[in-house]
Amino acid sequence: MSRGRIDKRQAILEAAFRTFARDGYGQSCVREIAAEAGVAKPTVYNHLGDKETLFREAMQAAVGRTTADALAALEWLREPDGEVRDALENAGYWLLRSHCCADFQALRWLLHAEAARFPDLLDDFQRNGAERLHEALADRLARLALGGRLNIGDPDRAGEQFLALLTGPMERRSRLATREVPDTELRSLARAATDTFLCAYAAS
Amino acid sequence: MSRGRIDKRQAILEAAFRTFARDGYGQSCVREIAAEAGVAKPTVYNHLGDKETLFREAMQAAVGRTTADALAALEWLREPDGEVRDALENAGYWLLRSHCCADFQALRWLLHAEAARFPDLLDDFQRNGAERLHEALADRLARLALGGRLNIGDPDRAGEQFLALLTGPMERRSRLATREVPDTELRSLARAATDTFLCAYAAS
DNA sequence: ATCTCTTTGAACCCGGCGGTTCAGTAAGCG
DNA sequence: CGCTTACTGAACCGCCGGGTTCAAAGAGAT
Repeated sequence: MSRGRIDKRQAILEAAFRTFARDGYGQSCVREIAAEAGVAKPTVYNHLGDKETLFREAMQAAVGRTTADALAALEWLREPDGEVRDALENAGYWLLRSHCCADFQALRWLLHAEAARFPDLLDDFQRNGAERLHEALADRLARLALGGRLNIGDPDRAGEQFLALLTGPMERRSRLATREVPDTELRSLARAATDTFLCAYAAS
Repeated sequence: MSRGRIDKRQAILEAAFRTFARDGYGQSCVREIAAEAGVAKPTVYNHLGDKETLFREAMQAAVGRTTADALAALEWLREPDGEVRDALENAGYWLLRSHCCADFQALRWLLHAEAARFPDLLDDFQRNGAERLHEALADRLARLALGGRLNIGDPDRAGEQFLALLTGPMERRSRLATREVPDTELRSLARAATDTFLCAYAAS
């Protein structure tokens, strides 16, 4: 307990992310974050010291949380027993779900909005989030191609296009995270993306 | 000239968009906008009355400017004489260029960042920008399908996927508008998107 | 030249927020 | 019981930015 009780710190970070996600960085005042955490304002400064580092800490925690979800969706592509089509569709569906959840949407929004003020956070997200997902997806697709279940020349490009076919139409439906996309729509989006993807990359 | 000289108003709006695009809404102070426009601060308030309406006016002008560019790219799909592949690739390339230009990137960034404070602006952009592009693209594709040059069941879905295949990979390359994407890369992105699109929708 | 309307610059008010200080309190611990 | 450490609440400072006011200075038209 070098710097106060550890649970208070945790509560502050969670409250901070909630508040930032709701109001944005500029519109969130530390008073409110402290209130949301059920804590006095000096306690916040005692633990985190600064509004900037408070933001950084809260965001980095969120990056770790959300990337795990996205990577987990790729497990559907690990040595599927049945049809490749089903595996792709399921993976696509869960990828869409992970991209739809409130935390992920808020994270993307904040990173994008504050990219000028916090370029390092954006870098961190690209490297430890987006790029790791692309790599893992390319790996899975390469395995499937090697096993003769897909016909892929460039796994990186194929993965990129699969993600694009999934998330592009979804962002149109969600209207930049303004609208909640119902589950049945997510399913049909995953199906449409899989259909087109397989037209291009099905095993010959 | 009900409210002062008309050219001053124009200069103020242009300076406003430049400043907002550079620093964001919250970080732009009216002092700076006035200075950028070569005008005194009360003049700004005399013409636009408010920082909010200043923002609204500047943004709506930008929406009109940029959507025209995107729609112009679709002219490549109007009754192509040569190969459909070439028409698609050219249209894709120019669509990417229009999505890459500084104004469009800034517009998207500002809309996304301030969506909570200005939901009406986002609505306007969706209706008069994004949706009109989707409709026009679907129309072009339907024509090509009717002429037997493509094999498309649902033109709306096909257009959506074409745009996704274009912009998805590009946004990865541009790292949320942080990096300038070179022209040759845009070309190869358009080619890759066209290839995959044609695998799914080439005339049988 | 005169009248009117716009513009200017500078000062000013006001509210909000980041960050600090401080006296007091609760809690764990010997 | 006393010591230490964490926490609280409230007041406080300084700064900045939106918006206004006002007297003085152009600039156009007749």
